Amino acid sequence: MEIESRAQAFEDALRRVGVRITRQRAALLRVLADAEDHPDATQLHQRAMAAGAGVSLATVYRTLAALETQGVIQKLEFEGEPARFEPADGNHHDHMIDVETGEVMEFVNERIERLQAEIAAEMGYEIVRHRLELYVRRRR
Amino acid sequence: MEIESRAQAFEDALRRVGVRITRQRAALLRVLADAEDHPDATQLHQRAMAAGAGVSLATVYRTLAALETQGVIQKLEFEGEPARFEPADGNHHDHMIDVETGEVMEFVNERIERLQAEIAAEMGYEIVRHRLELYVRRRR
DNA sequence: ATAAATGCAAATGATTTGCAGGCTC
DNA sequence: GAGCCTGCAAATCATTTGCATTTAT
Repeated sequence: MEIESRAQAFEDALRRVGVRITRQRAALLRVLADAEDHPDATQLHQRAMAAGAGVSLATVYRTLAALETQGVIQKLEFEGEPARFEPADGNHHDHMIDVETGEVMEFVNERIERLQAEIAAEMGYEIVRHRLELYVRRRR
Repeated sequence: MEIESRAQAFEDALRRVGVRITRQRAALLRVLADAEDHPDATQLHQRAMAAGAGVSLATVYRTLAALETQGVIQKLEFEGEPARFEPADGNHHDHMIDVETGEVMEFVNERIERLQAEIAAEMGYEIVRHRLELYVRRRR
């Protein structure tokens, strides 16, 4: 009741705000809940299709937009590639991208978070959201 | 000999690596050198045109690509907008974007820079480049 | 002279949208 | 049953590219 419940939780969250759960949306939610990586719209489409669900790419995009609005998923826009998506598991984190392999890793650093807030405050602003990406290479 | 020399410095840097300075490139370099903000390709095109230089948008893009390759300018890809460009003045900095006005501000924080390097190192990587953007709102 | 740069228009790639018919609540 | 959803194809938007022509060096 781990993986299973994640897709379920997504459905519940959506139903709560009046979003209809169609066959294609249910399929996408399952694919998203199962994703260990950070897939883009096309990959999600392919996975849903591979899972036997008939979905159009247009619907994938429309559903992803709705899910993001509802805060169920997070859209990631890395440099020079199509947008990727990840389930929003509540706890914020930043990303590290291996420029050689394309692998995406997650990390959190409280000190950096704090420093960011301080910098903004010093200039008279408050942070709405931020984006921190480290493009890295494995050390020899 | 301040503003004037910046565009000049750009030209010299390009000539040095064998890039030809055409009428349209000279115009773009001038527009870039004078930019106080962070304009996108279309804006740069308009400014060059307004300055009396006939340039096609295609050439603007091609020139910007060349300038970026030569390290003369820096390309900025903020969320959901066309890429912007800024002259590369050597010293690295990050960006803060006022989500209300769209204004872009620059800042540097040594501690954050250091922390980033540490995080990468801890995971066995070295930073190739990074991107830190604070989307902020003015405090009341 | 010659290789590089330009302009135009057509191509690309990701994402969005209008509309007619379907399906969930 | 009513209205949100879907699929499809066409439209958008930013950016890139092929090709014939110009131009800097």
